[in-house]
Amino acid sequence: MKRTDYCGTLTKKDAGRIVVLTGWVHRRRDHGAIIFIDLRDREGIVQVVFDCSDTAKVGAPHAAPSQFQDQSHALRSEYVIEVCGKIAERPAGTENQEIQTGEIELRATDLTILNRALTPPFSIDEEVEAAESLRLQYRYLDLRRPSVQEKFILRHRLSRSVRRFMDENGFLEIETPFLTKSTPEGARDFLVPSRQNPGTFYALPQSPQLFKQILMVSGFDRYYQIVRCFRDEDLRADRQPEFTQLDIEFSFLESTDILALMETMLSDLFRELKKIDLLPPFPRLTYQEAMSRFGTDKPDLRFGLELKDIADLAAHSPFKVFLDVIAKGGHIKGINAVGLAKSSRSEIDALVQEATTRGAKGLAWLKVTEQGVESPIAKFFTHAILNQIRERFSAAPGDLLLFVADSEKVVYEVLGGLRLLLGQRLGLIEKGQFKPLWVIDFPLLEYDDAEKRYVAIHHPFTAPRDEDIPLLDTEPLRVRSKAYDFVLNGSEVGGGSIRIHQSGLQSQIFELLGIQKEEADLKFGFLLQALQFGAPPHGGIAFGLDRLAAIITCSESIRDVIAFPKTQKGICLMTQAPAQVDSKQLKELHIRSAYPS
RNA sequence: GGGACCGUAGUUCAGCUGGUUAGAACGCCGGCCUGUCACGCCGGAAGUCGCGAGUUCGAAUCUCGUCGGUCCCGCCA
Repeated sequence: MKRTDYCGTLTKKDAGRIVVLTGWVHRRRDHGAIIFIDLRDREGIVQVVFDCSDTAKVGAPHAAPSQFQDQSHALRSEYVIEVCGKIAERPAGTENQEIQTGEIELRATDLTILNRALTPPFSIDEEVEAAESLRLQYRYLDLRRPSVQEKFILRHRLSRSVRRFMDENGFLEIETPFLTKSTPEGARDFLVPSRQNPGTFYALPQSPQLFKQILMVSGFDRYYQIVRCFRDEDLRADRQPEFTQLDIEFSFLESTDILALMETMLSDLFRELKKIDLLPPFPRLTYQEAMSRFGTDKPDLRFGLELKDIADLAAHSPFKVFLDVIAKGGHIKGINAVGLAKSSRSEIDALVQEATTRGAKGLAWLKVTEQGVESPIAKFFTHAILNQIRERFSAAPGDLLLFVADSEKVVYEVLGGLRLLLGQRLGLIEKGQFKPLWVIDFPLLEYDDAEKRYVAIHHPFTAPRDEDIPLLDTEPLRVRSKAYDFVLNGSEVGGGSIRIHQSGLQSQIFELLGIQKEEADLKFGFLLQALQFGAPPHGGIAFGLDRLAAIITCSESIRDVIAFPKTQKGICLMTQAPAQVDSKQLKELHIRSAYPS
């Protein structure tokens, strides 16, 4: 016998058919002479009825009635079974509206137990109740849960749609090596010792960055790949040591072209997968604007609470804290915590605490009430100025204004963080909402105080904007790049840039980054050389597919859309990787562990 | 490297101002039950209170350390 149908696909139309189903025992309801089993497979659940008196009449082909009864009685959760029987409409009044197949049931005439199962450590149920560590240890059981499978099915459809879109737009899927070379800059590499070349190491790619640029030099014109990337850094809810990128590179296009093409792809995806219209063009914010309005380069546009500058108003007060900051060229900005004027002193203290842990020296507050304002700093301001402050925040009675005066960096960090916190706390984030945007015109470089040198904000192959190239020699920090980030619901989901395709400019950037010519030649001489052999103007983008899948499936963590994720310590709770290896293996690799064992 | 939270039957949790034999629900095991669908009813088993040390006459409860999990900062071009 062979399976004829998936459980979840059966409907009234199948009534009368003799079918063979296979699956897992989801739940059993044993009434003695009649036993109900909910049988589950990937497509859903169907009720199977073992009516033992009925079987006695019909006569089971392979099992004597008593054996049939014994067998069905012995069924337990998660047993794997094969049942044969006739699909029938349920008796009037016993239909179950809750499930897809609730109008019919399988009247079993034959049962084979394909495998028994231990009692699972947690129930294979819709509601998440087991601790995540237990779910990860028994990931195969967790992955049986319909709500979990749904996420992976959606992720599959996401990849499939992406592949179709890329294909339709002339992109070629080309694989690049996993065993490659460690390059300076960027994240810590995972290293792989070479057995054949003692003392040398491959590195797992942080991204196929250099290879995809080389493929452009090769003339493939449009490349893409859904590819695993590896970064040996600490984990977060949205960061795993291995993750999947949709990696894209193209020749002879400007950034506006790729942004438009990607908008089409993304809006197609959301229409297909979520039946949601994300209409292009998406908002485009310059880095400067994103920072000054939201205090971050990845703003969550699902709610307002924008930052407002009050330095001009603060300048009219004798409040020394504000005046000092202004004198030092710092910023004074605020945010309207809508409706929080009713906050108690301790609730406000908690906000102050939040601000100071983010680096602020203090947090000034001002309650707007029916009577006027209430604030420790109100005495420093005239009525007229207070009114202007209220107007600037469109503050109504009942609102609480919060101010930070500090360096630009601190002000953005603190208020950007508070804005997110308040957005969540005030319930301003509506579920099922998707707010995409592009952030453009990133600075090319920033200064690393610790290393005392410039570092690339995006990566060292990012092209500066043409009109800013002269500033490379005079004011490098003012140079803007041709980089762009795709941000969705406050999460950095994609990023890319137009690359440098002239070796001269590339060398100049390396020099600025403090990478010596010898080092550059050693580490990525192959790229510099390739750029001299007719490299076309090119650029690209990469999307974090796990992050995109997590957002689309409304998941808290990318672990929910990765079949076998690792814990925050980088451990796989199912396999217990990483683990010690045989000393013989180490010897072959010319490796000795410095870790005391 | 740092901060915060969590760890008690198989599971989810209660118990925590120190004091009889550590409880509940679900699950599990046995029995009864012909229309249930989170079936119901009766009965039963089930615990190194993460681990170690300390304080105490006495620790699940207090203290310190440690292990594990989660969130965050640093880190992640």
